This record gives sequence, C-alpha cells and structure tokens, in this order.
Amino acid sequence: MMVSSNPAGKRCVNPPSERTVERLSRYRYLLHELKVEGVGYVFSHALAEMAAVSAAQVRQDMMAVGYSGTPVQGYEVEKLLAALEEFLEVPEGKDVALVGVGNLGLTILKSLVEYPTPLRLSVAFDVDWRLVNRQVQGCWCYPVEQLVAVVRERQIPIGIVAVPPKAAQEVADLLCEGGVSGILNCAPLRLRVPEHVYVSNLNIMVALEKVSYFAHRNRARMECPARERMKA
Amino acid sequence: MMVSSNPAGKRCVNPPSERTVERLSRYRYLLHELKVEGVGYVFSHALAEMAAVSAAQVRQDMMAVGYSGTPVQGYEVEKLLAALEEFLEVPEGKDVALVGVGNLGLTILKSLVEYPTPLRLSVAFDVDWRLVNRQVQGCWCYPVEQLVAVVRERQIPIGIVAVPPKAAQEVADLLCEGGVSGILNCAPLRLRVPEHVYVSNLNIMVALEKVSYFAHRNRARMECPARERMKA
DNA sequence: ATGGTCTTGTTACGAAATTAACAGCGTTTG
DNA sequence: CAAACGCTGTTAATTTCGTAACAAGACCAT
Ligand SMILES: NC(=O)c1ccc[n+]([C@@H]2O[C@H](COP(=O)([O-])OP(=O)(O)OC[C@H]3O[C@@H](n4cnc5c(N)ncnc54)[C@H](O)[C@@H]3O)[C@@H](O)[C@H]2O)c1
Ligand SMILES: NC(=O)c1ccc[n+]([C@@H]2O[C@H](COP(=O)([O-])OP(=O)(O)OC[C@H]3O[C@@H](n4cnc5c(N)ncnc54)[C@H](O)[C@@H]3O)[C@@H](O)[C@H]2O)c1
Repeated sequence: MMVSSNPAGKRCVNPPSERTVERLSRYRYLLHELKVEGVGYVFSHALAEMAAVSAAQVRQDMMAVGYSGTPVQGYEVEKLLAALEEFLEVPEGKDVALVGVGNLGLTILKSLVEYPTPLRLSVAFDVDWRLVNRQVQGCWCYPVEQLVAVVRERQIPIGIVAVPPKAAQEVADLLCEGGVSGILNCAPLRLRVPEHVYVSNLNIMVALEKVSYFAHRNRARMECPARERMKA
Repeated sequence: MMVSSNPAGKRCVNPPSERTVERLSRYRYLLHELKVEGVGYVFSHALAEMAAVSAAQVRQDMMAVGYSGTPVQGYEVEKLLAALEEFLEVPEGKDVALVGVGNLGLTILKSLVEYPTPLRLSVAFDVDWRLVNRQVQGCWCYPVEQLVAVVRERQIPIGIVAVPPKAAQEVADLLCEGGVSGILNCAPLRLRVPEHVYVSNLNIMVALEKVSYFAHRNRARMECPARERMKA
C-alpha cells in the first residue's frame, strides 16, 4: 500500500494526467482561500463542491498526492495545502518570463502578482521601445534582443508567449534557445518546439464558442432527451 | 449510414462532447486561416498537424459534423468551413455581453473584434463611472444597473464574467435574471447558477501551473521511462 | 466501554474518448 | 482500360477517465 509517497522519487510512480494536475492546482487555490478564512478542516465533498467535481474525484486525486486526511475530521487545510504545494513544486525554479507586454501580457502580469502561486513573473520582454528598459508592475522589461541571454543567465524554466500570432513562433524559438522547458502559448497557432519542451495552449475564443454551443444546447434539452449534465 | 446529417434536427443525434466542440472550434479557426491563404483542399493529417491532434481524431470529429470530403483530394476548405460554421451555429443568437471592462475584459473585447467568429460582443457593463455611457472599442458600455433590462430586451444569450471575484456571483445572478443561457466565467470561483445555464470556467493561472509541473516533468523523462507524449 | 455514525483510502466497475484498422472509392498512371 | 495508390468513412479495440461501492478507522453519544 501507500503508493506515491516515497519521499525522494515521488514523480516516477503513478504519473498524474494533465487533468489531474489542473484539478490539483484548483484545489491549491481553494485551500489557500480556506486558510485565509481561518478554516481548519475540510471534507472531500466540501472541496468537491467548491471545485465543481465529485467527492470521489477529490479523494482519488488526494491519493495521487499522497496526503491522508483523518477519517472523521476530513483534511487539515494547512497540511493538505502544504502537501499540494510540495507536490506541485518545481525543483527547476519558479521564475517565469513573459514575452509580449500588450493587452493580454499586462493582464497576466497584473493578475499573477495577486494570485497565490509560488510562480513568480521575474522578467518581461517586448519589442516596443516605449515598454522596454523600465519597470512594469514591479517586473523589469527587457528588449527582446536580450531574451536568450537573460533567460539563459537566470535559468528561467517557463515562458509565456503573448505576442501577435505572426511573431509567436519566432519568440518561441528564442525561449527554447534560452533553455526553457515549458511554454504557455496564448497565440492561436501551434508552436513548433523541441521534443523536451512542454507547451500548453490557451485560447479564450475556443472557450467562448464552447459556451455558445452548449448554452443553446442545454436550453433545448427538455425537448431532446440528452444525458443529464451540469450536476448542480 | 450517413448519420448526423438530417437537415433540421441535427443536434439531437450523437451529442458531441465538450472536448469535441473545442476541437471543432479550433478547426474552424484553422480553416479560416487556410481560406485566407487561398488553400483549396486540406488532408485530415494536415489539419491534424495544425491542431496538434491525430488524423483519426480529425476524421472522427468530421463524422460528428456530418461533412464528407472526397477520398483523394481531402476536404474542401470552403465547404468544410461552411459546414463547421453551420454546425456550431447558435439559433438563439450570436450576441455576447461582457461584464467588467477591466484589464481582462478589455483584452477580450479587443481580441474578439479581430478573431474570425460569428460571435459578436454587443454590449458591455461596468460599475466604474469613468467607463460607462460611452463607446469602448465599438461596443457600448452601460452601467451595471441596466444589465438585466438590456440583456433581457436584446435577448442576449451569453455573458462573460470578468469582474473581481467578490462581485462575480452577484454579476452572474444578474445575467441569469436577464435570461442568458451560457456564461464564460473568468473569476477563480464556482458560480452558482440555475440548472439550465451552462458555465465554463477560464483560469490562466491553472494553465500556467500545469505548464510549470509538466515542464519540469518532461525534462526529467529520460531518467524515468514515462510514456511518450508530445508527438511532434 | 460500546455501538453508531460519520469520514477517508482503495478497489472495482462502467463509461467515455482516443487510437488503430479496414473497407470503399476516386484519381492517376502505365 | 486496368490496376495500383492514397485518402476518407466507419467500425472495432484499447486505453484512459470518472464514478460507485465498500472495508477500515476515528469520534461521539449513550
Ligand atoms: N488566448 C486568448 O484567448 C487570447 C486573448 C487575447 C489575445 N490573444 C493572443 O495573445 C497575443 C497578444 O494579444 P494582445 O491583445 O496582447 O496583443 P497586443 O498587440 O496588445 O500585444 C502584443 C505585444 O507583443 C509585442 N510584440 C510584438 N512582436 C514582438 C516580438 N517579436 N517580440 C516581443 N514582443 C513583441 C508588441 O509590442 C505588443 O506589446 C496575440 O497572439 C493574440 O492572438 C489570445
Ligand atoms: N481567468 C484568468 O486567468 C484571469 C486572468 C486575469 C484576471 N482574471 C480574473 O478576471 C477578473 C477581472 O480581472 P481584471 O484584471 O480585469 O480586474 P480589473 O480590476 O482590472 O477589472 C475589473 C472590472 O470590473 C468592474 N467591476 C467591479 N465590480 C463590478 C460589478 N459589480 N459589476 C460590474 N463591473 C464591476 C471594475 O470596475 C473593473 O473595471 C478577476 O476576477 C480576476 O481574478 C482572471
């Protein structure tokens, strides 16, 4: 028994899926909120309610983390939060580089400073001379020509691509050359990167069109006996 | 044979999953790009490459749409695009209401006007008196007090919640009272809505933390024989 | 103390989604 | 004209995912 709780090599057993990690990230945020509110313990079904998942899902996810709660009192908020933070920990470092300080870039920059995450947006890059060589929201903005050097020097492991689509691939190449191992891509195209670099794509429009589709569909569900969904 | 191609009641057969609709939305964008570039035909594996999915996945998705390509030439870009647009069509209307014209709201507003989608951001709402009763990016911004009336009057089916977390539930209640059937929620909490209202949550931080986790994990994959991924 | 009532941890099952395989059919080429 | 090739449409298989069910354990009331 007691899987996935070996102190050192935890990440070789039971590799969690992307979905699982997404949920763990949400749990972490919710637990942070609970801690701020002074809540000491939380049940799996309460956490499930907050995260819009099932209680069984929460418990199974906790199994992946390796944290055990006490049967009747539930999970101790602080302990579980600490366990999650350790599980999501990045040995490589918590620094993030933002490329493209436009509308979206600035939004991300601003929201990262107030979001409770170990990740820290350390540096930003842009081509616009009006934006570079100055502090933006407590984050220094370099000209993009210095990207490779700075990212390599500071060993920044993660980059955010928030530039227009035409410049996205070029910027991604620079980030990879600088040695990042993960990229959050906000441009609506597929980035071509070396195999060891992980890429996640973010597209608000896709999310919006999904809402559009299912909004209509859900309303018409009384005339068409689709399977039940939205269980709350 | 020939499933899911009944002209009128298409959406009662083979209900597509959320994942499927997300992919269809991406295909639609990619096909739009191809059309602009003057490309006439596209193969399933080419589209798959662009969308970062498998060719079999593309073909199966096309089956859900009900569009058939020609065996050797592939899919006709314009025809397939039209089929996708018809499939994703919303009989209720294409109007979207944005609530909260702050950093994120403005970003969405600006990017929606240049993104090729049938959805149109018709109206915006905010509490800030400096933002309301004027045009923002070609979109009129009302005070939030008029939300229910305007949304109901214009029968707007979709709302975007881009306000601070503390105001999110309140705003969602107003949207539901106005009669929307779908909400894109950008606040990091679960909205409580009537059962017939579809909600999709968007959280950039979760995406970023996912990148953080798997970035580290992928780089260490040569010492730990995880299953192969990122197949390109 | 002890029985009852809650929880969690874990296993097993069912559903869903992705991948693989193959038959059908234009197109093209010799 | 025939035959081989290449891509699609569809079905089948596999793998992944989520849920349900249940044994074990802590607390509480009596
Ligand atoms: N994922 C989404 O849902 C979503 C939403 C909005 C925007 N976007 C995308 O995000 C990207 C940025 O959008 P935006 O609205 O912030 O655009 P923007 O024009 O406001 O900002 C782009 C910034 O990138 C900078 N830039 C341009 N070329 C550069 C280069 N080669 N190197 C470094 N910096 C460079 C520009 O100077 C500008 O500051 C676009 O690709 C857009 O499609 C995505
Ligand atoms: N999903 C993400 O990844 C992501 C990223 C950034 C921000 N956010 C979230 O989006 C929301 C907005 O972020 P932001 O950076 O744009 O904040 P912001 O403060 O810049 O903008 C909020 C806007 O909402 C308006 N507002 C406040 N209360 C309102 C009310 N009751 N009715 C109508 N309007 C109201 C404010 O006047 C302001 O214009 C926040 O909940 C934030 O957490 C999410």
